[in-house]
Amino acid sequence: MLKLSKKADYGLMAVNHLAQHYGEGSFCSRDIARFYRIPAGLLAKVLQRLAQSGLVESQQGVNGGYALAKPPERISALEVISSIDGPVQITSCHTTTRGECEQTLTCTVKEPLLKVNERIQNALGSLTIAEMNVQGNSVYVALMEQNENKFV
Amino acid sequence: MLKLSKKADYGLMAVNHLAQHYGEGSFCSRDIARFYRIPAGLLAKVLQRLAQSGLVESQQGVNGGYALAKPPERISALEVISSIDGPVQITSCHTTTRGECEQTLTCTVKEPLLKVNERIQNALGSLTIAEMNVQGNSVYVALMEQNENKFV
DNA sequence: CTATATAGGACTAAATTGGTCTTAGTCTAT
DNA sequence: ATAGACTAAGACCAATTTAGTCCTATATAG
Repeated sequence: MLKLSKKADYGLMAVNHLAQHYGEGSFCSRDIARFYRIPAGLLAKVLQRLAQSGLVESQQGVNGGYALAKPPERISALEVISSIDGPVQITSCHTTTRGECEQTLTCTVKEPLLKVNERIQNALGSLTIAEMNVQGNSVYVALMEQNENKFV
Repeated sequence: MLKLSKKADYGLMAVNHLAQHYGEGSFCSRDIARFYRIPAGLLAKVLQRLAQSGLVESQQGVNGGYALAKPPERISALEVISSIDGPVQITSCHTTTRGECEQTLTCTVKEPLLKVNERIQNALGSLTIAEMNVQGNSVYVALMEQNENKFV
């Protein structure tokens, strides 16, 4: 239905958060989850994936947590999404030659949809986390005020 | 996972097919399904939806079937997809004020993602069925030859 | 050594999707 | 007028995917 998974949503929120505090050390998964009211165990999983794909760096142990592995300007929404949900593909059939679906031979929509897919990847790939923060910032500021900066 | 549903895929294939035979009368759901090896009952459903939203016109009774309601140049992939799957929204949270998800207040990604969504809608909205046929035509021609024009 | 953190896999529950079936209604040709 | 070919629509089930939990292991600062 052309929808992002919640994991991807959560991942973007977490990365956004880390971006807002880029250079301020690491933040633990549990706190971030509490702050955004995300199920803690789930966010933990999400952050682990982001760590695996090298977008964030993890530090274990006391006072450990996660931090962005590179500046927010150099991380795209596409990177975050695809490292959590796998590659962005609006069609289930692969580009590779081995056909998987019943319609491999008869599918007249595959080629045109691949072009659409490229455009979508482009839209997501050209949106940096830094840009997301500019746009979503008002929400975050309000949030911090509401929490009286208890967090961090 | 940002994927089109099979229903949407099937719908696009069917509409594509009708576009290739635009002006040649109506084609019944069952034949189209057989041609593309799509489950017949399912395609019937899909075509019914397309009829409801006015993209195709249905004719009941013997020799009935479906035909495009307007020329292929004036139907976009977005129209087909959204009339089958509902509106294209990469985020599950609505634009409307009534909050549905837990993060309504704390969601920092909503606004930026809405912009991405617009771009996606644009990519799909600017792709006409006529254009899809140009691109996917080779597949179709091969298909027809293979079937020795038994169909139609 | 202990408390706090990530790593990662197994597992369950909930939701969505894909697909079938049934009944009803419509139209055409004979 | 009626049989047969077709759409309309909804109930229903099965399969897959997604969301979320839980448990165990490992790392690390103090």
